[in-house]
Order: sequence, then structure tokens, then C-alpha cells
Amino acid sequence: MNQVTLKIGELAKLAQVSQDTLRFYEKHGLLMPHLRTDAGYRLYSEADVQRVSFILSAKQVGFTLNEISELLALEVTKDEKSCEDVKCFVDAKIVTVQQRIREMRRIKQSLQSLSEACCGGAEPATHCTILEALNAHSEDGLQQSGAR
Amino acid sequence: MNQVTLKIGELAKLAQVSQDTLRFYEKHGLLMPHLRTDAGYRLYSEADVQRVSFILSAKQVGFTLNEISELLALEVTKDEKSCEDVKCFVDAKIVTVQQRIREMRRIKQSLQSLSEACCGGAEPATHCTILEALNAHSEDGLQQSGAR
DNA sequence: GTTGACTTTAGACTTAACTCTAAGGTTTAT
DNA sequence: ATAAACCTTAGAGTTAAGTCTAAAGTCAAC
Repeated sequence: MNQVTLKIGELAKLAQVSQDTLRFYEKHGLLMPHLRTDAGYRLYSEADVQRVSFILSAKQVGFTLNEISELLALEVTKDEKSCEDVKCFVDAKIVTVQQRIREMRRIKQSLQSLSEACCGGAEPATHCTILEALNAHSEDGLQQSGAR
Repeated sequence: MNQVTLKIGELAKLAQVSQDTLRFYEKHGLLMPHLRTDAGYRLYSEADVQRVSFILSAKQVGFTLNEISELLALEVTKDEKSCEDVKCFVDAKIVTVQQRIREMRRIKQSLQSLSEACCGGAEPATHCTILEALNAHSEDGLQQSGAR
């Protein structure tokens, strides 16, 4: 096994986060370096690198660190119990991720409308905002019911 | 024109946020009720409702309030200047949205692998974590990206 | 014409997620 | 063998995004 080991500064640079952030993730149980030198220096492995990468991606798309740590803690083993638990939790997350993807698409669409409204066409386009663009593309917002 | 006007409590209920949150958005320039009663009560219009809806969607998919307020401030008019500016800004945002959508898909994929590893197949699946699932589905990790 | 459910403001407090500081120990290059 | 460039900890400070409190004004109803 070629054991990649990085010191905190090296991982920080690779992942483009601060050393403080890495220590902060450790303190909150998201990222434990799997070794320490005799002097107490943290040593990170390849798996740790992937973990950081995952944390950052997940954060970028709107998961909180708490949610991320739940995701990272997920582990399917053939124990019936954990199997059921994991499936439950994960299936719920899939739904929320799907919803977010939909929201993102809506937003992307309206950004595109906005961009096109601009230098795209010979259209009049005297005036266009993102809300108008969004509106033009879909007609759902909050569900409105009896608000008098 | 049927002028829908909602008082703060009504909008809060409709949008499922607190009244404090609505006032907070106002203080930060994201949401100005377009009328006030003589007594100073805020009155929100249909457009304001859409605005809240947009703010919440955008927030959910990882935009900060600052970014959202930039998006909301965008306005294409046939003034050459604004046209260029808007296109620039928006096109950059489209790229980041596209990236986030990709991240989301990756995460969704691995959540699905995780769910399936569980009760899905006759596979061995003695053990599976989200990182392994993620790994199985794609082989890119950190590297570039950026914007901070 | 007062009660109760609404609204207003200003300002203090909270939480998440960092970010910085101080005071020191370790490693490496010269 | 010492300076520069790393690393350690504990704890304080910051920023974003709310959330809560207090003291007071307003509105509908009984």
C-alpha cells in the first residue's frame, strides 16, 4: 500500500481550506486524521482527502455540517437493523436532493432567460429581471390557499 | 388589478418563515413591502410573495443572502452598459449553478448506491459507506474549482 | 371602551461555521 | 545550533442569518 500521508498544511493547500477549518472539522467529528506523529502532528491519508472533498462538495450544495456528518456516519452492514435505518434516512435525503436539483434547474433557467433577454435577441427586452424570467418559465411558487 | 395585500403575519405563515425573518430581509434590502398602512403596518403584494419564494429557493440551494440580493438586483434594460454587466455576472452564475447541479447529481447517485447496497440486491454488501459509494461512481476528487 | 390578537421599533442574544491570537513545541536548512 | 517554517493547544473573536425581548401603538370584537 502506498500510504499517502499529508501534514495539515499540505492537506489544507490541496483542499483549498485553512488549517483551522480542518481542525474545526476534526473537533466536530467530521474528519479524523488517522495517525499522529510522536510529536502530535496530524497525518492524513488518501481516505481523509476524499472525506474533505466530500464535505466541501456537500457543503457547497447546501448541506449543513451536521447533515454531512450524518451522511458520513451512514454505513450499511448486513445487520438488519442498520440496513433498515440507513435505507430510511437515505431515501429521505434522496428526495430532498432531488428537490434541490429541481430548484437549481429553475434558477438556471431563469438566469439563462435573463442572459438571453440581454444580448441574445432582437426582442424588445426593454426590461427584464430575474423574477420576471423565473415567472416566464414556470408558474409555481408558494402554494397559495385561503389568505384573505 | 386585484391587489393582493398581506400583512406580515399572513406572509410569514404563507411562506413558512418567521416575521422576524421577513423584517430581517427588509433590513438587508432583499424584500421591501411596497406599502405601509397609515399606522406603519407593512403590506406585501403578490410580487413580494414571489420575491420571498425566490429568496427561499435560492437559499436552499446554497446561495448566500448577499448573492441572492445581487441576483435580485439584476435588471436588464436596453442600456448598453447594464446589458453587458448583467450578461457577465449572470453567465458566471450559470456556470456555478451548473457545477452545483453536477455535485448534487453525484451525491444523489451515491445516496442511491447506498440505498441499493442495502436491501436492493443479492449482492454481498457486507459493508458500504457513502464515500465508497461515491467512489464507485466517479473517479474525481479535489483539484481545481475555486471561487472563494 | 376594554380585551386580545395583531403590529411597530431598537437592541440584545443565539447558532453555525469559521478565523484569529497567543504561547509554545518540532523539523529542516544553513 | 539557530533561524525559519512548520506544527500543537486553548480560547477569544467574527460573520451570516436569524431569533428573542421589551415597550409600545393599532385594530376587531364583544
